[in-house]
Amino acid sequence: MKIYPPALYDCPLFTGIAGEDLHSLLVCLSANRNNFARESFVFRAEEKVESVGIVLSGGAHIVQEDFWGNRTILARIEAGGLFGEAFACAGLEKLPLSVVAAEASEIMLVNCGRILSPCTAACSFHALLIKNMMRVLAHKNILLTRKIEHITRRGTRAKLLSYLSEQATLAGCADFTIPFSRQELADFLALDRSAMSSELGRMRDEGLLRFSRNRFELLPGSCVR
Amino acid sequence: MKIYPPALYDCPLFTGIAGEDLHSLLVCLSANRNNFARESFVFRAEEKVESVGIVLSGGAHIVQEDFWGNRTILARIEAGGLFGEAFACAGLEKLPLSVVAAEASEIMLVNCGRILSPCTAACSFHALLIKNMMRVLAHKNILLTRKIEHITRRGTRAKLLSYLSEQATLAGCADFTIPFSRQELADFLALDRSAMSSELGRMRDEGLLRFSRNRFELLPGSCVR
DNA sequence: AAAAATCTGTTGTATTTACAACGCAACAAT
DNA sequence: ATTGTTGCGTTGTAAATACAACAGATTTTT
Repeated sequence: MKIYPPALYDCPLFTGIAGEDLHSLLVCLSANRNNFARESFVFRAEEKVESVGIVLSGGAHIVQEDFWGNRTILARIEAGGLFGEAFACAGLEKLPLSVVAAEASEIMLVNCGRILSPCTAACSFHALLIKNMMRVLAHKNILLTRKIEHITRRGTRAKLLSYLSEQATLAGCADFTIPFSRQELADFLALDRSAMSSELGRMRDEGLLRFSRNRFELLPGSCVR
Repeated sequence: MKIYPPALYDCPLFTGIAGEDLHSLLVCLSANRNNFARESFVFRAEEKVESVGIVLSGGAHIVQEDFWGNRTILARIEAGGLFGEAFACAGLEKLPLSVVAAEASEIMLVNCGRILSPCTAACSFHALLIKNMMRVLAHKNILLTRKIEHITRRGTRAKLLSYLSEQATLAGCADFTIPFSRQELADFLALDRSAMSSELGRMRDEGLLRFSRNRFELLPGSCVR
């Protein structure tokens, strides 16, 4: 029996499925392991995608090409990461982007139809797998929605307050720690870092909030908008 | 046997499931129909949600309350519309928003656990239902991701080109029709309508594109960026 | 057909934001 | 202690955007 890299066990698609069971599940799904050379295509735009990919080692780039042929790297998927799940599950006929091995990589491809259509009752983990897939999609959905809520606000301050308000609510407390550096927060909210920094300074001066590093505190006066 | 409103058959959760079959499926899921008075809560923030909702008649508002108690209506769900699917499928412990009946409405609630855990082989449409749910989540995922791609671009022109490039690619053609009015497009891209309009005018003057109303044409010169 | 309402493009001005440059503090390596 | 490095805040200026107001076109209503 093959040993899988630890990254695979961390893949959210397989939570709740332990060592030996995972192996038989993967056999049942007839998942296959493939090696990709650096820069080679895992999925090519315009193809139909029927599988989800899981990076076992190396890394993959999600690459988009616009109408004029300009390429953009939208994301990098690390070992243990999942990709293509939305396109495979949506049953899209034409992939609007490509996936390229960022370096020599081993990637597992699992046919999505096999995940969704329960096989014979033989493999008892199938229902769990479906739930996991659903959870992955739903969770990503929530994250994307939240990001959109912040990012659609007009103006630096509104975006910041939208984000900080959410963090305070999640923490259940007026002071809380955020998981971003300034640059990362600026990128997340689609803002200029220095403009964001000075806006934060202004808000501090106006008594709306306090902060140092990643620790923020929203003050009572901040509720005016 | 009850007759369901036509809206229910249009619900993407039930595509491929016709009249009589849908009824037995709903019985199998022990879906229940509830009447809600205007302004009454369907789901309340902080609760755990275990069901997805389908609006049979009337309408529902997705309402968010920020840290200071300011309410925002994020969306309105019309008859036939689905809500709560992401939260229910993700198994979230605490709903970060509320759903309120916008007017007197009839709403069907379906327990999500029942959807995900196949019952006895008795109801053959269960697998299809699961696929549909997956498709709904995956499709929304794709829409949200695309929106984020446009909206994170910095500057009016970059947002417009990102959006228009995608539309051209989808149409497979340099000229195409968009499904938005100017105001709607501005809202979608988080821009000011008039600023967007003048940017479009500037781009036209520079020979990047042509347009009239909802019909656009990207010109060869537009590939510089 | 006339009137009203809506959508769109245009312009000028006020405001906001991006950009570039720099200083300072915290931290790591030497 | 010294030297880099990195992250953060600040400032001034240039550029982009929001806002308001209006005019022409188009569509809907009467």
